[in-house]
Amino acid sequence: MPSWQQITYSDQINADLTGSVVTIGGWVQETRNLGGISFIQLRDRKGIIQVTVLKKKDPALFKDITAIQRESVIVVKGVVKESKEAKKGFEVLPDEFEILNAAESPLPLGVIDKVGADLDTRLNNRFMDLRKESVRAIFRVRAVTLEGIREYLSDEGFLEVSTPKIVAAGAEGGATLFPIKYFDKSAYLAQSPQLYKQNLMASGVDRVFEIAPAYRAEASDTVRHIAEFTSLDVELAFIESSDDVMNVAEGIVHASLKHILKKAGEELELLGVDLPVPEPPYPRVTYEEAIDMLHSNDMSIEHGDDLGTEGEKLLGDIMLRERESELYFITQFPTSLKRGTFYAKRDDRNPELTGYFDLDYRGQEIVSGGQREHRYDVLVSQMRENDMNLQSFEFYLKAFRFGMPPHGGFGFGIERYVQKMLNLSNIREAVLYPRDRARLIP
RNA sequence: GCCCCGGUAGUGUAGCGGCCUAUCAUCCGAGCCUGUCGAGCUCGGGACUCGGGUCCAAAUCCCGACCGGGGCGCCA
Repeated sequence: MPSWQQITYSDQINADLTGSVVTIGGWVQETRNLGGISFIQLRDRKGIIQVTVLKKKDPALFKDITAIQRESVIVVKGVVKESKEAKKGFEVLPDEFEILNAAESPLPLGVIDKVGADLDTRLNNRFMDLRKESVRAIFRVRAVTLEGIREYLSDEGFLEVSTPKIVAAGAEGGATLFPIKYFDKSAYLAQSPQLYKQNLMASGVDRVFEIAPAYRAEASDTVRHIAEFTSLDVELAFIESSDDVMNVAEGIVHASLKHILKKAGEELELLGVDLPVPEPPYPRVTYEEAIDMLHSNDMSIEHGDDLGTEGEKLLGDIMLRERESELYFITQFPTSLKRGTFYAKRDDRNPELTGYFDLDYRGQEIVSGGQREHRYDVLVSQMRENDMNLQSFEFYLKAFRFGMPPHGGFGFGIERYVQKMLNLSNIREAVLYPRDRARLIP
């Protein structure tokens, strides 16, 4: 058998290769044995190529090759032949083949079976699930999304950084932390790079972003929560208001959607997704306006209430119907709802309001952020409001005493973004190996 | 953390006190078939999550455990 370098991908087989000998390799997706002739659909990374075997040509080879269990990995050496019956227009007539790794039977999950499989079954057998083109397409879209985001932020002068995922203290109240043993100390998995990216604002690197896992030990068992997710965190300094922060969030979404359309058109088609790319600026409704809109749509909600999941979803419907927008900001969240977010800057003229915003995509929050409080004294007093132990945040606070510019930023949930973009019913579809309250394997 | 719902062949399901020796599809095996591509035809194979209980009788009702699904709260 030839070396791997000589293996031809299914999509490289064309008229130029007609009559020549090629070696193809992949997974036996299906064998159709008609008695005297048999068709094997061999799947590789690029697609399917048909291997056609004639019994009378080589009875022994016919017997052996048609007996291969589906999903086994084989290499086949044979002659390319044009064929109007084959789907690709070409097929390979084998001279020899080798089973590199036979698949057991039954399969834990059918790759092309005409019956569905529960997400749980699929995730338990993710490697097999990923043999489906449509499942792999999700992760290609995800990769292209990140590529678009990196390209945009890099062009905008943001430096990609990495901050520790093993930390001594948590950033945000509310979200729970995973405790871990760290040599002879106790530590946590980082729920957010918040404190570090703010710290970096005092470093002279005034625009940073990070794409990294974030860990939340929330007992949230929903289709949009996982314990380990990919967070895009952005922070920028010398801003005048939260508007400057929103502009970046908006720019990321717009640029990445355009990038996906350009680079992942086939994947979108395969997934049956028609992806609109709304032009900025995206509508910005204040929290107060949002409450009024919900109120006039017969939802019982009062000013000061959290929008809640119901309110978020309903607002998504309203925004689509009335403003034809699936992406929109909810701005100026009241301080009462952001009190735990001790680092949020409040309006100096009206301390009951913050500049904090959410960016919602089809009724779901995917981004949350705003301008931070950069004045040491104010920050300390807001931390005291939250009964925080200032000593344990000294590394964070210190930076605010030695030249901290005004700044702001946000956290952007990558999987939620991909989920909404592709209309995936569960966020776990957008994670190769999801971690949630119950799932630790695989 | 709270509230609902569910666990039947490898996979996905029907059945929800006796007609169950459990349905259908897919899948697997044997056979026929030289152009299949949701191949077709014949024959065969394979399952009631576990532990208690109720009852003459339990896949079916009750309790518990384990596993899963959905929603809320919270959040990205």
